[in-house]
Amino acid sequence: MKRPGVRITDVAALAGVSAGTASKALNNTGQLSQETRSRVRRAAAQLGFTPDARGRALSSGRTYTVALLTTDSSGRFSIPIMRGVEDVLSAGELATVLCDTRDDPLREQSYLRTLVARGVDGIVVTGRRTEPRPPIDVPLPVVYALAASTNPADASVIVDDAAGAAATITHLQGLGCTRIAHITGPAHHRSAAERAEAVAAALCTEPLFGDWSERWGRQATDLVLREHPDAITCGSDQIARGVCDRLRELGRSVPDEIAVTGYDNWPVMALASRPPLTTVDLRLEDLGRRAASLLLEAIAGTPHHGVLELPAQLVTRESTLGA
Amino acid sequence: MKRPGVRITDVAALAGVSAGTASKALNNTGQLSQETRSRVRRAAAQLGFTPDARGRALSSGRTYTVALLTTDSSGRFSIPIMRGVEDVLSAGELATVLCDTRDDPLREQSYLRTLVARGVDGIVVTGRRTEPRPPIDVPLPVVYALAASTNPADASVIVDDAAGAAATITHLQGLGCTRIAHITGPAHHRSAAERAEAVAAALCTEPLFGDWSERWGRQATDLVLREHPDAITCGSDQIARGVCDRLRELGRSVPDEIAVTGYDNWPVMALASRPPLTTVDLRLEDLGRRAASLLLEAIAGTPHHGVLELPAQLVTRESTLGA
DNA sequence: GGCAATACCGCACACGTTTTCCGTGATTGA
DNA sequence: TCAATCACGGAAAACGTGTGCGGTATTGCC
Repeated sequence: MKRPGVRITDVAALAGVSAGTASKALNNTGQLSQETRSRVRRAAAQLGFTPDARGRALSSGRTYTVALLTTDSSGRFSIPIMRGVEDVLSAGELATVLCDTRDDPLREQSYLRTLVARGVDGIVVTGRRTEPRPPIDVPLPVVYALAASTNPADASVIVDDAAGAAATITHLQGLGCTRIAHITGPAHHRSAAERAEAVAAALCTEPLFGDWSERWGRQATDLVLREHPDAITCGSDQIARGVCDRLRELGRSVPDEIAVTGYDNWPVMALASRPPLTTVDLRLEDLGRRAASLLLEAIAGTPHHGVLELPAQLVTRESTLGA
Repeated sequence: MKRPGVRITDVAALAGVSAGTASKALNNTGQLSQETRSRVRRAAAQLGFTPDARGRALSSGRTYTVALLTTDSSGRFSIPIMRGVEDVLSAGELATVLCDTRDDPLREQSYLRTLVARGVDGIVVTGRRTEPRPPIDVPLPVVYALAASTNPADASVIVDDAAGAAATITHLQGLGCTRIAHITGPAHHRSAAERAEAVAAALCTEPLFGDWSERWGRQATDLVLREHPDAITCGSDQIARGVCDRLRELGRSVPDEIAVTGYDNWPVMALASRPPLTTVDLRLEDLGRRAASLLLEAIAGTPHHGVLELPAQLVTRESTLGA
């Protein structure tokens, strides 16, 4: 794939037309005869012509690039989202650049400056946590994913955490469980609070708040066992894995004696757990796809407003269903 | 931060010079009086001027963008590498775009086309595995990270896996261990084979090949215990975690009876393990930094050739040291 | 005071594409 | 048959910046 720098003028010359005409033929614009269009197309294909993005960007204003601005340095959430975003955008011949702010406001500002200077067509903003975040101030289309903007006029796409948590409860109750405990992360984390609220609303039970670790899952297990539960729903897969480990150590069978559910469907946790976890998949790729679609529409001139809640999906495995 | 589209002509007008002169002043080129330079700089600062990357790219040929091409969809390896790359490049005002090929050759080709069309200044190629990979065919500076190019004339930066594995052995021997077993992943994985070879060279012992899972770690533990080892080195943190779990189930104390080491220093495994794992950190950020430096030099016109092996670092934790 | 050298800056073009405007030839309707 | 309309394609400007070359003013030197 040598790049002899074939320009649109070369294509035009081969097709026997002017550069402007060649451009119109390749972009389906202007009024040209069908015969001319296909002749130019053939010439372009023959020469292996790929339009230079620099010239195109300068001329058309559009740069066919969108940025994914994330604070999630681990990539745990931003990678699946990015994959969804790319799915939609690459179909439209757009490129995606990933900018990791590492939770540093200065770095974020710096990124925004260069993104605007580069003339990206739009930005998807996402984060590690689900708490609403202050909007970014750029004269560009923006869509917030996972963490909504605090400005309700902005477009945001988030996961319906309450429904996800409720789904685990419904699932467990359908299995005949009646005494269901809830162990989750810090109360001041929105994701923990929202899931716990949904659980409490269904069960009238008191959630146990802690942190997101396996260790906390193990500790909390000892606490909730006093209530003789027949199921434990957890705010994350890490906690659930800790719960399973502790229950096994105590000789309590999962799911026969006690069913366990996680949250997030993080493969390294949910699948490595013994037994594998019934959990809630956040559908992050869907989230990314939806965010990208909204962004495309905003770029096209019809922006959306408000937050859109996408459903999560219950994934059942052996921690509630037996082997 | 409104963007009233301040162009270099605006800066030039405010400073009372021509656009060309303003450009030279801001880029430290041409011959200008110090007074003029600072006057232009003041004007630029006052107007909040940021040069438009599109025009700059078209004019200078350079786009001040490099791409990180990865096959590692999980982000487990590519994210730390990207962080290191960004560290170096953002200092030079370069942007990094992440392209995830998802191990699909077609997608890789498609990415390469658009990258060349966009005129990126260079490419860092990385992967999920350490096996050498076929080089990409682009008329651009390229550096391979983690997985070397099969073409020795290309520039590659990789981790010295053999030395990393040897370091665990030295560490264990220093602790007085003499009967050391080795459990690792598939023999046809270069990372497993290379580490196993280093271990075998030091111990004259037979490694156990399997897969990278915790389950295999648990299974293999039962096998190696017949040899009454006083230490087990593992080819990955996941395997090591499985080993620890199994040993605890069997009532064997780690590290008092048997010391255990992992490999990779993957936080969710190495820290969540009971006890936390002594392991080998791949220094992926260093890898990224080094790759970026080499790329910058190649872009500047002095390309390097051959593979550069960077040392890994032993991280000691309780799985070998006691509490 | 005149000449040459030097420092300094402006002019104009280049980069590759898109896009607006306009001209030409053909077609249709009266 | 003439005029009005339409389809088609070309010429040139525009996007914003970088840069080579030449011109001017200033300085230095004799």
